[in-house]
Amino acid sequence: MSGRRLHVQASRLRAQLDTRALAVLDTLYRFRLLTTAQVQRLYLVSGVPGSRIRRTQYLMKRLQTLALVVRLSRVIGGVRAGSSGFVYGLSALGQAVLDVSGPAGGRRRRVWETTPYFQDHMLMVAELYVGLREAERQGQAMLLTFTSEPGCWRHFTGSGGELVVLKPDAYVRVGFQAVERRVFIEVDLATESLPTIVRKSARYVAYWRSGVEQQRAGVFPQVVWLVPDQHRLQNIQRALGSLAVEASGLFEVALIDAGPRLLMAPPELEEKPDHSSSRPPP
DNA sequence: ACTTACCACATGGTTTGTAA
DNA sequence: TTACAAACCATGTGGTAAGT
Repeated sequence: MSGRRLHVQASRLRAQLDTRALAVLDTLYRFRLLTTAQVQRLYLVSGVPGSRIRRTQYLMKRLQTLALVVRLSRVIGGVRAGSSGFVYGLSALGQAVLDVSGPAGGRRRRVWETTPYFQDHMLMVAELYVGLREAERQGQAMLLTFTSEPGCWRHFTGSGGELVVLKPDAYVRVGFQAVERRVFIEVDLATESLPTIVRKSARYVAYWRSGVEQQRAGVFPQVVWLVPDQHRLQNIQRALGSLAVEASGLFEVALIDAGPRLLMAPPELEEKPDHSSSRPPP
């Protein structure tokens, strides 16, 4: 399909979508993949409980019929019992619809033909976002920013003068009454080796030492590793122990299920050593 | 066009039953 | 006791129908 034609079709489609449908597409753009259940938890929270999911299915089916989303694999007979729902990604047309109103930005993304691991990882990042939105709905904290890849990437110059790219899974700002928490998120599914974890973490330390983020944003975010189970949590904590002592306070490791609760809870004010404003000696 | 209710279907893990 | 099979269960989805 040629660009011009696509654009015309996208404009026409956009006109007949309501704000909720557009929001779904936009969120799909940000996270690349979403499950039906996640869409429901984000955008169909009112009404009779039993019918919410049904309405979500109706909505997603409509978007699929319009070729705005693509439906990926479905695992039936899931982990314990029952099925997992469908997983949706944005189609090229869906992306074009977002482009209509301006810079949806980056290059086209392809969500299908991806490995199960990447799918799981993307869905976990999305899951964290959904969890944070739900926590926000009930709690006092506000989710000010949730930037996923690649928007949350950071570029800086390493000690050898080389260009380094830091690739967190997400950058999160949570607002409380007077204070604000900023966090880089690393979602870990226990698929990477501990040396890889350490290497990634060292890159955060290098970025911290560069002072770029502090200059840009005033503070350096905490780096939170979210892991699937207790065993992995201990392993990563131990691995992080090998990093420079003064950098250890940068990191926190937590269970991924506890992620939203942790991030939306007001920070205790006494706190550990403050890395945010101070630059370490060269 | 959208919402809601109801029921059947698909399917793998879990449990229970049975034979070796 | 072990090994395998049948029955059961959980869960999201789809169709349909009726209501708004």
